[in-house]
Amino acid sequence: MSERKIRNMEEFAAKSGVSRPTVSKYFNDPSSVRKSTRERIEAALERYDFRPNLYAVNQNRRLTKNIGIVVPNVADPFFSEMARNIEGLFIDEGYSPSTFSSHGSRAHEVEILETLRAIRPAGVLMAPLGRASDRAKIEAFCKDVPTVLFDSNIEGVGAAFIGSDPFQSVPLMVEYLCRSGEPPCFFEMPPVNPNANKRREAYLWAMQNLGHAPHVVRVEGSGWDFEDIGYREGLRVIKEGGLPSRTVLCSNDRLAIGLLAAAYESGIRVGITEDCSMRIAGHDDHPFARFTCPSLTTVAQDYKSISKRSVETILNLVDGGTVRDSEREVLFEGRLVMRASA
Amino acid sequence: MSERKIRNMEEFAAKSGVSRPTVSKYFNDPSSVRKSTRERIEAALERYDFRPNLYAVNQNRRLTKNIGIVVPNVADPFFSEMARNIEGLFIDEGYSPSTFSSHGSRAHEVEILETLRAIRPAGVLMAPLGRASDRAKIEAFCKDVPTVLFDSNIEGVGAAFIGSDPFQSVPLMVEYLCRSGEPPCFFEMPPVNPNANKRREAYLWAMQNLGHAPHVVRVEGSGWDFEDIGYREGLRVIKEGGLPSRTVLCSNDRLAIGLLAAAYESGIRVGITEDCSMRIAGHDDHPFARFTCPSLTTVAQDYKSISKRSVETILNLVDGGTVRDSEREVLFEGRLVMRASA
DNA sequence: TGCTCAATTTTACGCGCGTAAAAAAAGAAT
DNA sequence: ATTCTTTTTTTACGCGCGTAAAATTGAGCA
Repeated sequence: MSERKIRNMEEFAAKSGVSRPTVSKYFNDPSSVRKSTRERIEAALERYDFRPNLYAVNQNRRLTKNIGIVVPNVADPFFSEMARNIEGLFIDEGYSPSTFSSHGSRAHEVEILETLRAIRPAGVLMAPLGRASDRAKIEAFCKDVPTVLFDSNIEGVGAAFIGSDPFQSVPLMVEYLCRSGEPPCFFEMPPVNPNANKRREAYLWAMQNLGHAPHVVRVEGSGWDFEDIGYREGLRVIKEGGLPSRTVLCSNDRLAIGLLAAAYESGIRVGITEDCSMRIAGHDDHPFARFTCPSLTTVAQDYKSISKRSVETILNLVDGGTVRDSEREVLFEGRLVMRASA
Repeated sequence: MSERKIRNMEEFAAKSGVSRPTVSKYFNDPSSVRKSTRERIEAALERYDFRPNLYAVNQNRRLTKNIGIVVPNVADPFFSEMARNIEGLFIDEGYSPSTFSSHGSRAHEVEILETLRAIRPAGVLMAPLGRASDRAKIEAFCKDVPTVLFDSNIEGVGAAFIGSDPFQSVPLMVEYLCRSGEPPCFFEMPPVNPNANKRREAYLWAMQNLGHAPHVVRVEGSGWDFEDIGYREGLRVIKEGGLPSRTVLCSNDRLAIGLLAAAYESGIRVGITEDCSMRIAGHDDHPFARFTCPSLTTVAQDYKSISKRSVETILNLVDGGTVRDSEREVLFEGRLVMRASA
C-alpha cells in the first residue's frame, strides 16, 4: 500500500475510478454501494491507503459517530475496566468512543460536559460523581445530547440508568455473613453518591429481615481516596475498640482494602478461619481484591451486562429510538465472591 | 450568558461589534488583539457563550493543538496517574491532550497510531509497550509526528526519551536491603520492556559492587497481569522452597503485590521486624503500595519530573525547536520509600 | 495639522467533505 | 430490444473557520 500520498477524497476517487460522492457513500456505509464498485474502491484502498479527513467529515455530518464516556475516576481500576469494556463495544458498532475522567471533582465533570459539546457526540454514557455532581448542568446537557447514566444514578436525569441492584447484592452478602459467622456491622464513609446511600439502606433492611440488630459505623473523610480513608479511620476505630461486630461489611472494596491494611497493622488477623478474630467483606470485586491479604470476599457487579445494556440503550436512542418507561431504570444482580477474608 | 444561540463566528462577531477575522485572531491568541477590542469580545462572550467549532478550526489550522498521550495500560494506576498529570500540564499550556491505552496489546498500540494520525496531533507522548511494540510502525510514525517516548525506551526511535534511571534506583534499593538484612534475590518475569531488563542488570551490578552473590529468580508468565503472575508463580516457588534469599526484590510493585499475596497465603510472615521470615521490596511506588499487608517498601519514580520534562520537550519540538544530543535521553533519580515489608 | 505605524476591517479564497437534485448509465425484467 | 429500476455521475452548494492581501481606521507623536 501507500504508493503515493493521497491528499483528499477527490484524488482518491480519481485513482479508484469512481466518483467522489460514491466514495463518500462507501465510507459512510460500504454496503450501500454496488458490489463491483465496492471492489474497485477496496482495490484502490489496498494500494493507496487513504482515510477521509476526520475534521472535514465531522464538520459536515449532521451527527458525528463520536461517543463520550464519562467516569468519575479512571485511576480506579473498576472504572478503567468498565470504560475499556464499553469502548470495545462501541468500536464494534462503528462508533468512536472517547473516555473522560472527572478525577473526582465537580469542576472537572462540568468541564468535561463542555468538552463533550465541542466534539458534538451522537451520545454520551456517563457515570456521574453523584453528590458532587452539578445536577443542573448535567440536566441541561442531557436535554441537548442523548445521555445514559450508569453505575450511579441522578434521579430524573438522563434517558435511562443502568446499574446494579444494591437491594439484591447487599442482602446477598449480609445473609452469607450471617450464616457463616457473626452478623456484620456496616463500615462506611460519608456517601459520595446515591449508591453508597442505597447500600447502607439495603444493609439495614437485610439485617432487619434476618432479625439482627444493625450497626452502622460511619467514619469521617471526603474525596475519592477511599483506601486512605479506610486505613486512617480504620486504625482510629480499631484503636478505640469501636467496632460493634467482629464482622465488617464495607461500603466498597477500596474502603475494605484500607481497612484490611489498618487491621494488619494493628496486629489483627483477618479471615474466616478459626485463628482469626475479624472478618472483612467488600463490594464491587475490585480487580485487586484477589490479591489483598487475605483475599477479599466481596460481591461482583455484573459489569458485562451493565456495559452491554448501556451501550445498547444509547445506540437505540441515537438511532432515533425511545426508552420504554419500564426500561428507564435497569438493575442487574450481583454475584457473591467468597474468598478468604470473610 | 447564552441569551440566544449563536451559530458561528460570523454571528458572534456581529454581536460583539468586531470583524470575524479579528475574532478568529482573538481565539487563537487573546493577547494578539488590542485591549479595547479584547474587552468587547469578552463582553460579548459573557452574554452569548460561543465556542469556535472544533472541527472547522482543526480542519483549517496548519497544525492542531491536539496532543496524543499513549500508555501501555490505563488500568495500571501508575500510568493512569501519570497520564492525568501530563494531561494537566498540557491543558495549562493551551493544548488538548487525549490519552489512549494500548491495553498491553501490540495490535492496539498500532491501531492507536492510526487513530492518532487521524486527529493530526501537534505532538505525541508515548510510553511504548516495549518488546511487544511494532518497532517499524512506531518508527515510521515518529518520522511524521514529533514524538517523545517516556517510561520505556525504544532505542533510536522518537525525538527523545524521558524516564528514570534504573542504575540509580535499583542499586539504591539493593544497598538499603543489604544494610538492613540479608542481601536480596531478584524476582522477575520475562521482561515486557527494556526497563525490566535494565533493572535486572542494575541488580546484578549493584550486588557485585557490594561483594554479594546475585540470585535471579525468573518465573514464567506473559502479558500484563503482573499481580496474577507474582501470585501464581510465587505460590509455586515458595512451595518448592525455591527462593535463594529471604529478602526478595521484585522487578516491579505489581509483581510484589502478587508475591505478597502468595506469601500470606503460604503462611509466611513478611516484614522487616524480628518475627518475620521474609522481606519483599518492589519498584515504582504503585498507588496501592501504601495499603498492602504489610505496606510495601519500594522506590518511587520521580513521576512529576518525568511528566514535566516530557511535556517541555514535546512542546519545544512542536514550536520548531530541536533536541540537543545531550538531552535525547534524560533520566531522573528514584527515591527510596521505606515501609513495613522490607 | 499632518504624519507614521500598528491594529483592524474588508474582501476573498480555500480546506475536505456531506449532501441534495438532476442527468446519465448500468442492470434487471419483460 | 424495450422498459423499468437501481446505482452512479454530474453539478452545485454549504459547513465554519484560517488566512492572506489590500484598504481603512485610529492612536500617538512631532
